[in-house]
Amino acid sequence: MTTLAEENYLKAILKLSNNSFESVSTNSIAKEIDTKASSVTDMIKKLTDKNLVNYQPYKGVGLTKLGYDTAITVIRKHRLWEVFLVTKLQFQWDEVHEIAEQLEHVKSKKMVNRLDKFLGFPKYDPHGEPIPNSDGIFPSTFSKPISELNINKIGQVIGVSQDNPTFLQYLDSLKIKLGTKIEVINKIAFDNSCEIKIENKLTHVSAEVAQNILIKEL
Amino acid sequence: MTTLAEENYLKAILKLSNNSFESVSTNSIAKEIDTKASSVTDMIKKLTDKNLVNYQPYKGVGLTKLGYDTAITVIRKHRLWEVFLVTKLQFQWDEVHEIAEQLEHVKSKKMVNRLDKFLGFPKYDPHGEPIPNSDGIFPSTFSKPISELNINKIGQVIGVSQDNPTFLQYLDSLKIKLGTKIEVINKIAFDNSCEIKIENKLTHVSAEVAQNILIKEL
DNA sequence: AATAATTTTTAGACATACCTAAAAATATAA
DNA sequence: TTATATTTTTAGGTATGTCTAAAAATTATT
Repeated sequence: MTTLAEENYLKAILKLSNNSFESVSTNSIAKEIDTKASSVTDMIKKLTDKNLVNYQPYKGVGLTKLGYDTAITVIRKHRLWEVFLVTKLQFQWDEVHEIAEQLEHVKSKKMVNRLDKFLGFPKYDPHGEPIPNSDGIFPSTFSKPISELNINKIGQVIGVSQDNPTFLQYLDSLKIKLGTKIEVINKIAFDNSCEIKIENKLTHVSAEVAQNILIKEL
Repeated sequence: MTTLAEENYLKAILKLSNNSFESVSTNSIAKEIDTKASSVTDMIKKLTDKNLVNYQPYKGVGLTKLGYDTAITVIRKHRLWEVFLVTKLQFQWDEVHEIAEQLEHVKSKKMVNRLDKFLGFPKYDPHGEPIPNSDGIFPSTFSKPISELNINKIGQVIGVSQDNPTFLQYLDSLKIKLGTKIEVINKIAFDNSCEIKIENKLTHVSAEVAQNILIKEL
């Protein structure tokens, strides 16, 4: 059984290794979870004893299969709870991270799978991050920003890559929310801004905005 | 900020004092949370420093206003999550306690109040226990077993006071679930069993069963 | 009221998860 | 390649929350 602290280390290693088994440095982990390098060394020894990571002193740590699976489970729970908070409890996209950090450690495989079903087996969380299924497999289609959609193609909003409240309010005013369908009408090469169509209404958004709205192509 | 362990002690004291400020013994707390008396003494000192309990060595501990409010908040969360698990995630009444023990420690006042609204401001959890509102006030009407309902009166099922799987399966077969309306037709003095009417169908249940189905009188 | 039994507290340890400061290993630069 | 800088580890310490064993206080019994 993994503790809360152990799960947070596994999550950090998964993130730093770009969802792989590659090894990462002690210092990078310390920065990621805002702790000291010496604390990281201590914890890595515990994770090694539990067969969750492979560790070679001075050479870095990488996840084992067991560690990887455990980390993926935590990520899955985090993202499902974020979907719950946004779609069922009407939270804003920027308010859910902290609460999901707590909920992700609740242990009950059955509950997670029931929650997944209750939410309609979502493939992305409100930040556009993919949600692994109960076998730990990520969805095959990936999210991309509007700015990468070709002209005349339509995408459906699955999240945002920035959650500054001002930005979210601006999206509200444009009637852009989860599930909104957006068609790219024109891309202005000069400043990388985009002309887009939302519910048959034309709008113009800056490159900054276009890069931070995540869609899945339809 | 209270820790998980502190919250569990406050819950135990609230329960042992029958939801009051009365003081309770060190030993009774140790039994309730399955720990040693010496551990209880240690923790009580910490709770005293945080102004959560009043403590006189060898004389017992009682909750302060702050401790009482904190404990009520935890109870509220526990019961709301139980309702969520049963009504939204289709768990059985006997499966939810352990999971709710984890969820009750998640900290976010906003989330709890949103959850309450999402669930339709339920007044009782699936075990028939009353749920305090966001001001910590318990519902004014109390639950009672069917056996205490007078003849020709109708009650609505709000929970069960026993969650043995066999019992729950039996209730299923009688078409008794949360919200079911039950009328008491006759009470047999000989063995305290009851004749009841469910959806215009007459059934006979033993005293044992009648005592364990909790209703609110309509 | 004195003794026995029980309850409660204290004293001293242990595990987890963190810290600082110093030592050791590795990487970089002259 | 030797000196310097950086990274990582070790050594020793702290706070939380638990434990056992022994001491102290309270309650019950004769």
